[in-house]
Amino acid sequence: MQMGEGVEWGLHCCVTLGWLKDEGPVSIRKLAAWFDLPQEYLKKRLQALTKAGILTSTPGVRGGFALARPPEQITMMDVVTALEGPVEAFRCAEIRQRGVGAEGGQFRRPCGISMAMRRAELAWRRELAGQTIADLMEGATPSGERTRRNYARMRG
Amino acid sequence: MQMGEGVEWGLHCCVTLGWLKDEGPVSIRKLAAWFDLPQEYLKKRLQALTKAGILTSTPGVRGGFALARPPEQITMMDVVTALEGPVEAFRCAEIRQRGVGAEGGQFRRPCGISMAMRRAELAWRRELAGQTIADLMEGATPSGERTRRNYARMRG
DNA sequence: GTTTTAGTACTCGGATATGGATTGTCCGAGTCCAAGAGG
DNA sequence: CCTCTTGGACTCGGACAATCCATATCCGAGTACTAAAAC
Repeated sequence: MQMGEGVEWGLHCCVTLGWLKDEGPVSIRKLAAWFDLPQEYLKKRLQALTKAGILTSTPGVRGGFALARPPEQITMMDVVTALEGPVEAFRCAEIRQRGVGAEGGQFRRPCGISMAMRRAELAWRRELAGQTIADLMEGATPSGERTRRNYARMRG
Repeated sequence: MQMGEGVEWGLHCCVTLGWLKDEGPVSIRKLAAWFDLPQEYLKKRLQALTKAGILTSTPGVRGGFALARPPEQITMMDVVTALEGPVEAFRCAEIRQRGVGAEGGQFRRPCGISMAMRRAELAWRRELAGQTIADLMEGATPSGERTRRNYARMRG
């Protein structure tokens, strides 16, 4: 059970785009150079965020990606769901209803294992849904100042 | 981010073994038939539980698997950790410290994204650590009665 | 000087390979039981 | 009848393939700017 690394990339990109929201769209080339990431694959992940309505993409020579909503309205849960899919980590296959063990009538209550897993995952989701990109921007050091300064130095 | 199906198998097997703890070791063949699972691969997963000290395995013709501890002392977290590895779902690669964005001094505070992820995962783990195999046995219907009855009918 | 227009360089978007982890399969070492021979 | 021996069948354990998904890569469609040419 491991999360794709694209999640870390996406979150960092969202925070950075939050700081650079007045600079217009940021091209994938600059974002990749910003974090020293594989440009093509990062693009693919940001496309997923665009499809989910978290980012907007503008084509053309001055194009790039930008936040589609104010940072306060983007939760970490949104980003994770967009990048990892809406599938729950634990998928209950109801194996208890198969084989010899299931003989002798159906099961009435829902599977306790599934319920416990769901509870745990809900707690996880609740935590992530409580943190917005704006929260991440606030807690970060150094602040957006340096980000904007470094970005202004980027040429090409 | 998806959990291996072995987790569901392992948990159900632990619950069943809890009910059958007076019947002696249960062979992998019976367990596989019980849930209609691929025998060989289930064995491989239960071996992981054995290595983690959750199950005991006895070789020989009357051998099989059994719980190594009372069900009250085995948490769902134990089983998940044994089967999925101790690795956290979110692995922070500290990409903020690489590339152009990192120029101009080091970062003082730990990464806020990593901290938030860790908090969420902690909440998840806490939920799972609070549920034991005994809890699962208690909440299940039908109870261990039918399990023992069906198991007694198993021959070969 | 102003306007038009063709060119060009850069962007995102989706279709296409690759690698490593999860899943599945196989054979060998060990153990216990059962049956048979001997006392 | 009891004991010892020998054989066999069944168990777990770990090494060996196959399949699937995350990762990485590539080429095509579209846009805006540039610059030159015509007016």
